[in-house]
Amino acid sequence: MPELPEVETVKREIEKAVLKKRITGLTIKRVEVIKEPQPDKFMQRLVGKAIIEILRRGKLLILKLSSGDSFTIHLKMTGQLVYPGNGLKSRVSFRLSDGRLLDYNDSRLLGELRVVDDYRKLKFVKELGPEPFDLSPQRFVQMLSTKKAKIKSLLMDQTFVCGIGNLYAAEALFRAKIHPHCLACSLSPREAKKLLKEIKNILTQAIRYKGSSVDQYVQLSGEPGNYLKFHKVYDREGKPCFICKTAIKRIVTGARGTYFCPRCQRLNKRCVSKRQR
DNA sequence: AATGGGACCTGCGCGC
DNA sequence: TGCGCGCAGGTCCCAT
Repeated sequence: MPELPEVETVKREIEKAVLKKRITGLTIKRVEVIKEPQPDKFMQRLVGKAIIEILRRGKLLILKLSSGDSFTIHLKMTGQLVYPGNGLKSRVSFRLSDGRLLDYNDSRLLGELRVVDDYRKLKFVKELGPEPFDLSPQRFVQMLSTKKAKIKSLLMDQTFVCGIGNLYAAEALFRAKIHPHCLACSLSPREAKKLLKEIKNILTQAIRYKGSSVDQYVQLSGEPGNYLKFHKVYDREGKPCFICKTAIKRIVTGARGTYFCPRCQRLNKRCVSKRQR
């Protein structure tokens, strides 16, 4: 599941691989992933254009083209970019001016490719919350203070703060020793600051290790990321907590699996009084 | 209004 | 051994 560190990793690698190259052709094998415009127009707006700049906003990858258009790629769950590709399992393959292929793979077809005149006009982008690295502790405390949602759900809400998904939300909460079902507004300023610090720490560390390979994520080379071995709670149900040896628990929050240590991550008193589980 | 939960998608792992 | 069901989660969308 590509979250901020995985998308940032792909962004940095793709810069080295495709920047300043031209797209000389493309093969669309599954039109489902082309969201905008229609596939023939999509193709026309890409072929012959050079990739002049690469950006990331939250989990969205943006390739700026020489035409001025934005080519946006959202990997969702199982999207992969692989270079150089071989076109074998790709949903869309891009032929570049170096003669090589850039493959877009996506086994579950949940990903979204778009060519638009300006990515900043996309509704999804306009509604994105701030990048975690841009947040000050004071601002984060203020943002949490008005929210009654469970902290885990809120961290995954891309309009609140962008780039955090199920895995890093669980890991950050574990490191901050906060129960995922705590109401955001019930966190003390001290807890909120600790949480932001742990979010920044874990995202930084994960980027350094080129992301976590869970499900389908791979680096541009097709190699898995290296961060998985640092995970403390995600996908560790029943295994001992690295701190207290208590078995890691799995609960469901907003239809998503949530892993935490029931001993290290207690509900705070204000949450308990509101009868959150 | 703000929050919660289901639908979408496909491959894989588990249980019978 | 083989098959079929349930689950995985990012985002959208609807219900409450």
